[in-house]
Amino acid sequence: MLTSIPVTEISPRCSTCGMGQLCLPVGMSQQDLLKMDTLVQERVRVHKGETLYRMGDPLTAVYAVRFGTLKTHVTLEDGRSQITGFHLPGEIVGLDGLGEMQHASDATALEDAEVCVVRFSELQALSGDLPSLQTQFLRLMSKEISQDQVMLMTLGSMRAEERLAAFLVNLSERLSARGYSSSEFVLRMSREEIGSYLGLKLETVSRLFSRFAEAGLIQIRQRHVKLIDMAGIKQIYNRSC
Amino acid sequence: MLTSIPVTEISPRCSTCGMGQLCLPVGMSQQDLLKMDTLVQERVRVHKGETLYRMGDPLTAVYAVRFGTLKTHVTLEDGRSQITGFHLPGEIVGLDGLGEMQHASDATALEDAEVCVVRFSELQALSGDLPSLQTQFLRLMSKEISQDQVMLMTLGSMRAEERLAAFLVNLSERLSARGYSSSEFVLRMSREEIGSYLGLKLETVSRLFSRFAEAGLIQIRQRHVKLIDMAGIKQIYNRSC
DNA sequence: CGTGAGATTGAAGTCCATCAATGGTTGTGG
DNA sequence: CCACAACCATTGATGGACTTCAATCTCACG
Repeated sequence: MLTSIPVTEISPRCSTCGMGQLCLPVGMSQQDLLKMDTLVQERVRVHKGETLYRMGDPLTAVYAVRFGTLKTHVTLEDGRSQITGFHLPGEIVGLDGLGEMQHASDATALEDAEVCVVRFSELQALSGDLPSLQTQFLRLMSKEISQDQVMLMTLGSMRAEERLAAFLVNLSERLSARGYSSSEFVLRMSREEIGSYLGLKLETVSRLFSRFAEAGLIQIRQRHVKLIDMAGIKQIYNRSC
Repeated sequence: MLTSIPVTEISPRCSTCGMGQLCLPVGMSQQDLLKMDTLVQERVRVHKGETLYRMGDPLTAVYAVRFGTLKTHVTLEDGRSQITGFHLPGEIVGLDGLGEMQHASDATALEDAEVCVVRFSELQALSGDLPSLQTQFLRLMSKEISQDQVMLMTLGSMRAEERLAAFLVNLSERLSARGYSSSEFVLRMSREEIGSYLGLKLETVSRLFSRFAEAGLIQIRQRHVKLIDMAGIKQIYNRSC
């Protein structure tokens, strides 16, 4: 089950959180940052494979990933499902549900994770005397829209190898922004999950990884990846064929 | 060129605009609605084929479609481009650029159109003492995210005929909400544009239209469509194959 | 150490793209 | 107002990219 962890005096707060430069507080003054400390009064532990929320659940909060990795996915009646995003620490999930105040996707942990619960009521209240929070929240929503549109481009007009190359580079950059190595990392998702995200079958993903490795672009052993020739990888989707 | 039309005393305003129940003012009290009248101080006429904004342009406003149809599209360096949305009256375009305050896509008119210019500075100012505007704006952004995610699902896991059927139904519903016939309408976009949006080639779109017509699901002559068997069309993408 | 989920690799098949030729509609300028 | 051009749409034939089906293989975990 999901474990709830109350935030106490001694817990880390927004003002002291290492994710600050990636999360809601981006660009806030020290003064504003201190006001943020009342925003999150609860955190939730989500173990690998557990679900944070499901499509249709009433939305009372959005969630900032504190550590771990989540996936968001939508499912059709006939069982087909599509992963709409992988979410790293500092990213917000649940934004797609604010319109109807009920979640428009499922969110599941790919590894043990912890999220900060950002109650929508608190968010609204605090936004009143913290315009920078308002602005920052809009900015995050807007970024989500433009990222989804890049993904639409990827699914709509790129070939399989271009999609996978773009995926690797995107992941690399996001990990790098979080202080991890940009050239060597562990995939938290299966071939099937990568395939679902990229609109491909798991066998195709596997074959492409093998081909990339053969071409000397990457090394891959199970879920451990090393990017060898970053320029070469980028060329796959940059070449003006 | 784009024609700017100042909003004067006698111009239609938000409080009297027929699009009210679809646009920013949704669900506002009469009192709030009157405050909205200061929000839009300019409208812009965009003729068929003209561009409202381009990717990279600094963003100073978002735009509410008043009449006509727009498309938004993103382009890669190599020239490939993807249509990310078709926008009908009452819908807001430009939301994807708020994150960086510069536009993340191009917006082009498919037919002569007019948009209300919603300056971001005005929006922020007015949001201060009009919380319902704030809420409504968040709601619209959130809907855009969840719509994009439905589109990701469509591109990532549906077959060609399912995509086209879903497209027709979606368009039908949106036209219906605007007071037009849900069963008979004119496509404002070419086969190629439909194909770009759905991740298909124009020949595929054309063939599918012909097949749908042969199956008695629709009638189609150039851009004039009549949906004959709505249940049958929905079955194409609902059947639990 | 054994088991089972996940990953790899091969062979065959399908769906959609590409290439190509023709037909239809719209709009423009003589 | 007509003729022509330009654009858009249709349809057929062929090919290729990715999927599907299937048989191992690998490794993480009890």
